[in-house]
Amino acid sequence: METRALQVFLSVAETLNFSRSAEQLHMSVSAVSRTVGRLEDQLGQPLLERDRRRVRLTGAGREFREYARHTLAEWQQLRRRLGSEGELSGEVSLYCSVTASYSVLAPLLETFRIRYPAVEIMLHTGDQADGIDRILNAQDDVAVSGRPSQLPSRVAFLPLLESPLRLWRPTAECAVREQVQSARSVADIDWANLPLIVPERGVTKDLLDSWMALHGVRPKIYAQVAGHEAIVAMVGLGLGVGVAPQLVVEAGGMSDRVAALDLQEALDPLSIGLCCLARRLSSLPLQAFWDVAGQTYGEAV
Amino acid sequence: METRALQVFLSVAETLNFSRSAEQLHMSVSAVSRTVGRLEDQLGQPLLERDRRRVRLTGAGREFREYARHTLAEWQQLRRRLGSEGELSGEVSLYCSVTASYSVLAPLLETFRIRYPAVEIMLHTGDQADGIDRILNAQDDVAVSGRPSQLPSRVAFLPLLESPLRLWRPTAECAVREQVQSARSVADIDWANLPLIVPERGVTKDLLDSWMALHGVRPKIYAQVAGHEAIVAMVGLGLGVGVAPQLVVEAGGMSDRVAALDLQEALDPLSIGLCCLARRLSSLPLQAFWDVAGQTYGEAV
DNA sequence: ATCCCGGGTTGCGTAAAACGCGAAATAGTT
DNA sequence: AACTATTTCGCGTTTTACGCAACCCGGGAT
Repeated sequence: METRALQVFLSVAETLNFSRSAEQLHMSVSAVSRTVGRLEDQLGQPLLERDRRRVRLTGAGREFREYARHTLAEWQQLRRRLGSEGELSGEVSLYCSVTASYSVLAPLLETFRIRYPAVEIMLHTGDQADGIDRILNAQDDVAVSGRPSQLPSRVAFLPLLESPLRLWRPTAECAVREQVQSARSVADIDWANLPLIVPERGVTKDLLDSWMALHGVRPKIYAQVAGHEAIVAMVGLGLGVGVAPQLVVEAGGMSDRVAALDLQEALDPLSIGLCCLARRLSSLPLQAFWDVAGQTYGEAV
Repeated sequence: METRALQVFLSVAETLNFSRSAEQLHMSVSAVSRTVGRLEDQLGQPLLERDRRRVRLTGAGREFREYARHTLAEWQQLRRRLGSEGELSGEVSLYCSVTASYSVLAPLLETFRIRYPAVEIMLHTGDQADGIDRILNAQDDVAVSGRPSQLPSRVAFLPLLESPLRLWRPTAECAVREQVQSARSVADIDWANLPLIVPERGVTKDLLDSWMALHGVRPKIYAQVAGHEAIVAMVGLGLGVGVAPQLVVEAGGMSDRVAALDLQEALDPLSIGLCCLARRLSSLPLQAFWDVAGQTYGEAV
């Protein structure tokens, strides 16, 4: 018998509805059904009475619910005890962009290091767009990433902050600047002749693509680049107009070499947060990191 | 976290020796090692301090041991409560030989039916030699079988009783009887000309084979037969000498048609008991059956 | 020194468990 | 009658656990 099954059962015992619990637990209805079925099998008694119309607890179900609550509470308690006892050990492998390591991660790591000095942190940086893949391939435990439009079901996402996604132009005097300086709307821009610098892939690319589709923009792509920082750098050099989250511009050393285009039609903001494989959250060091992140960024965003 | 892991940990915490625990738990050393490793991973702390020479509990290990004992005790308690509460439901599928269904199973089933009337019993009979296979293929939950010389690691065996394995001859007047009637030792018998009736396969065959090898017997096989009952029947008809557990002869209707050969060199007795897939013992109905069997046959044999 | 030996860990291939999807079954609803 | 809501079941796929065997590492014994 495992704690996960207890959680599932408790959820169903509360909602009395398999579908609703499935949603709430981020799993399929059939998985919920079978998890409960397995429990009933092991215990040799039905815990829930299903009659196609309503679900009710049986006597054994009520008794088991008490047991489950109790056991689960003790488990959580143990974890808290061991977790707060300080000497949490193990390692957490992180992946994020260079910018994120400064801006998002720095305050978080500061707190974490103090609270859990014995947990080793392994930090890998690279294109933010690779974050989700590295999580899925279990190359790293946690990644800082923009929230993809659709999250694979087995990764958990903890939103930390939002940053507006904007188009940026060079501030230095150059042809590109002239082309867009006075634009206030997509319609003011001659997209066919404007060199555009876009991300190769990733959430930012997706958001940009759908924005362009929405407003009928058929751009001339000057370059596809991996990494927001590189995009901003290229814009700063006057090579074209590029897309990047505001956070990256502010955090980098380029904020005086680029300026945002101030268009009516704003892009959807990027929701930036932590991702990890949901099942890995059962690891205490990882969960500690997750909690610290939540607290650092005010829990609810 | 699952109860199995708690059991494993408790065992290691007690023996302070992975190998010994592995044996005791019927699993491989590596499985034990990894189970403990997983726990440590989830809890973010080492529970056992291994230094190639001895194993000791860490502080967290001691604390966790308390938790594990406590949790496991409550789990057992819940199961007992639900189990003894009477209305245990489910089904148990049994496999055994015809003889075993009379002799071994009858008293056991009697008790079980009274105690757990809601559990359905499905009984299948056939050659006892197939028992282990049917368990391994999950065709049945429990089988009555002789204990094989080496038990597959994932099946559990509960010894119930022993029965001497003997050679049997016809009592009616016939050539075969003359050949062996006065034999008191293997050496007295002209094996090359004695028609021998042996099991096709299974534990009995193995025991017989090793016995014959040990005493240098090179028999003339008259027939290979599936099922002890059939062997006894053939012997009773005067077709030859056969091997079977005493229990089968006593329980069948042939006890006056056959007689045991009284040789100095006895065969190893057959240890008869229940087998099932170890993991299935987590099912409460099955465990109830297992317990009843143990009690019926005096727990320790 | 060198070679085994006891004892735990690790890589790899395989077997079992769990899952998600979609079909089926069955009431209640429009 | 068609439609919706809800649970279970069969099937193919993914994930997890296991056993085997190789390996690593200290401690004697030769």
